[in-house]
Amino acid sequence: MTKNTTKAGKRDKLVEAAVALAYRQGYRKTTLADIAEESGVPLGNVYYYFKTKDAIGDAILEVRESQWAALRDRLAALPGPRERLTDYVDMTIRNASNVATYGCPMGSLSAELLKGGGDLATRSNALFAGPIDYMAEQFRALGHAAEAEDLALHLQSALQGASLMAQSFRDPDVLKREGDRLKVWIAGL
Amino acid sequence: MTKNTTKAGKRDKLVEAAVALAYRQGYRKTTLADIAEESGVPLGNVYYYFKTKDAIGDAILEVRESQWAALRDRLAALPGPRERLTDYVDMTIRNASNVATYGCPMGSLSAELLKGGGDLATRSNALFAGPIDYMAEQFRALGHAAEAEDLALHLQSALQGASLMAQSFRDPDVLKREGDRLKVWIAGL
DNA sequence: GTCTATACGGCGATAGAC
DNA sequence: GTCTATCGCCGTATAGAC
Repeated sequence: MTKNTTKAGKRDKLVEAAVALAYRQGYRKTTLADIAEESGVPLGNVYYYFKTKDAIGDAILEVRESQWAALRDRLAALPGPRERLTDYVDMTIRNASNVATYGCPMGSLSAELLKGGGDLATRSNALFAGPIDYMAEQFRALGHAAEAEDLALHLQSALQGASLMAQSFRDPDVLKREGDRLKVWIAGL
Repeated sequence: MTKNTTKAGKRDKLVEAAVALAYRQGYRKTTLADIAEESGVPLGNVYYYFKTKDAIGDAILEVRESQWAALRDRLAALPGPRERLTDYVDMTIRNASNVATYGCPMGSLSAELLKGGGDLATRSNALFAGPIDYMAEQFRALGHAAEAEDLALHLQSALQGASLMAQSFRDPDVLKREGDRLKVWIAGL
């Protein structure tokens, strides 16, 4: 148990550094030396925890997925589906400043991995699949069973587009405006 | 003149290859050797036309901008603003198959360069500025002067989000559905 | 202007002492 | 489990003959 805790401690530091650096400068640009330095772990020791760089990419995806799981649990505590949908939008708006600088944590990672090809590209669609499935559930609860999947896709799509525009123009307000539009849309459904 | 034509011939081949490769596999992943091979130009000779790799990135941006200029001229030939807006959406839909595989030619490039940092990141927002300005003009002509910029941003944003979703799920139909939604929206304005 | 050969640095990955 | 040293490759860029 002590051994596992220690091991998880260093591994976690590495993953945390990898997530942060990949978000700020991109996965491909981030070197193992960067990750080692940021996490205070000697370069050679990284390979005890991860056999390849792609294994770190996998761990990054896991973190992003677990972050969604945590958010989903928080949304579940809200009174109804409309509140959950609205809060999902609000969460993105609250993060607008980061998004305008580095892009959407899910979207920018997904876009990069998709271009990279390989196993990580294939796995990356799980990032959107989770939220979309959950949002479709909420639309169903709102009585839009037939078009629930479409509505959920539209919501995620709109947030991604707005995030890219906000990043491109380096203007958080762009994301806020599109977010407000989405909240009006949700309120009217 | 002959000299210029010859020079432009090889330069054009290099740029064409660079645009295609950067679209298919990403700018960063594309090496000068890749570009040299694809265009049939020896590696060492590339540096006669481009001092650095970033200079090629610049040329790629120029190509994308000139492609927008060509599209804008074609849209100008249409009878009215509503037709221009609708056709812009249709153009993306027509390219759905490529978008689902490689992403939006503008969006995926923009996203990658934005993460890369440096001069190319700064320059990349020109990709969206052109279309958005033009679309805002069309919305103004439709009598939405006050919110024209907002509407144009929304249109571009929606297309970008839909493109990313289509790429992520490798499904052109996703883009078609969101495109249809946008066309209905335009028709109702 | 063109092309071959190569320098130079950086990155992923490994060896092996401790 | 940890860490230093280093290998081997690849990518950008340059030298210099033609």
